Amino acid sequence: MLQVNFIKKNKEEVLERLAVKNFSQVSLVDRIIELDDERKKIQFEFDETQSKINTASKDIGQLMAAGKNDLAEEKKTEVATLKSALQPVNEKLSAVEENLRNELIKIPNLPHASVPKGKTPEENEVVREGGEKPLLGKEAVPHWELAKKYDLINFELGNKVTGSGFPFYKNKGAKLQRALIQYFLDYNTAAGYTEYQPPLMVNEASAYGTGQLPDKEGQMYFANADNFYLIPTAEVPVTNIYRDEIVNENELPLKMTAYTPCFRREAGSYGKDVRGLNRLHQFDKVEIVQLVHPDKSYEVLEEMVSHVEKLLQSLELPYRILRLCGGDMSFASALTYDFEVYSAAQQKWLEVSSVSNFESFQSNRMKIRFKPSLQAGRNSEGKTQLVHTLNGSSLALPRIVAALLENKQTNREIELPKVLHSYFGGATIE
RNA sequence: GGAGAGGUGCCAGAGCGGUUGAAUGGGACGGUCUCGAAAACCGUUGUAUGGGCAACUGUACCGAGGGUUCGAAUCCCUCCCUCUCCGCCA
Repeated sequence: MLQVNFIKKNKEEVLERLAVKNFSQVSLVDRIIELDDERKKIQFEFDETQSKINTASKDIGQLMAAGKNDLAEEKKTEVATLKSALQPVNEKLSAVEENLRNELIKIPNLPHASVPKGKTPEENEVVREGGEKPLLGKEAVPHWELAKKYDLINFELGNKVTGSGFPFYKNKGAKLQRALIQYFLDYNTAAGYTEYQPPLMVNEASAYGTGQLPDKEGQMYFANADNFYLIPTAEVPVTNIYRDEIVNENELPLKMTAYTPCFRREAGSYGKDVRGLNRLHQFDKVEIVQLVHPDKSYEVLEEMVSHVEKLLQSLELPYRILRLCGGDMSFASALTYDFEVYSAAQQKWLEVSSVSNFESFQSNRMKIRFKPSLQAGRNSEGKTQLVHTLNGSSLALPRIVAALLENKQTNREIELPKVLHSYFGGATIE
């Protein structure tokens, strides 16, 4: 959520930048400014009256202590009048505050200056490519066939026990999952990320904090009896660790990593894109999250990109990095890099990571702030301010598995990248 | 799940209807002392949102939301959470 004061002071800039996200609702922005002005006016009125009531109430106490009951009674009727006058003001204030919030929440985050204009994924900007696309023979097959051939994943069994999009991993397929998770977590903790194993369900406030609510409830599974949402990504519980907290500046950056299954309803996704591991309702992912000083967030974003890039390189997969255009970015993001790996048998690029800087968009919702340390001086003037939040996948497993199987297949086996041998307890799947 | 107790500031812990944004202790920070440190002593230690150039000042906040009252951290209701005992259980 953007800050009202920022919108008011920078209305033209806000509108220009929102246009990059193809969001041009001048009237909404105007309405927000109006509502805030109104809010101030009403609050002033409310405070004034309340102040009078407070003083009068104290007087009553003193009058009664002094035994001047008749004067006290007089004051009481005075207060009663003030209170009845206050009642409608109070109602108006709550209504305006709620309206303001509801409108403010409709404004997406402002894209960073480097975000290209564009509406469709085709207009994303390829930043760079790395790795080598393998040369596969004609007999090469897509991963769902390899999964069957080597008895690694059973999709039909998942259909029976739960539903489509909930596969069973089996044998070396299951072990490969375990190896990848372990490797990713080790890689992240070696880079200074603190490992967490968070709850897989969150309450409403948490889902709201990272921006899943109020708009995207349709994407999450919901446990009705307890009002809990199954997490669509570890970003939700992990970022919310610091919701409503004020940390010391010298504790920043806060770096966290977590492995979790992720649950996504993916309502309305059908067709060839959902074959095999390409799109699931439950999948495993290792996530990285950072809470940082606002001055550092873009530096940190690049650092996270390079962190994920090296991880992909170590897996010996062909990849490319995209800078998402305004139209393809998420609501909450200011700048997003997507990572895709090339899955050679399907001849498709598959998204395996998305690394974003949310600036203060999430932290403003979650009220994650820091108190500048005194020595730091800077221009902060010691004022508590919002941190910037960033997160990224490192990495989402299914599509990595798809690409590993497809790209590393030979007639008789799958050759695993060196870095996994010790985790997997072997070099091949045969 | 049943019975009881409780949720107060960074932490511990008083307060249980009025002038309490909140005693006291600890921690943290700043200072005095010291070659330096420890100890001791002195001081500082909220968040949000208004007004004011500023000094300063209004309002709200003692788990969350309602209610009673001229007035609530203090009384009542609902919810959430924690602890103890019982039951159940990986």
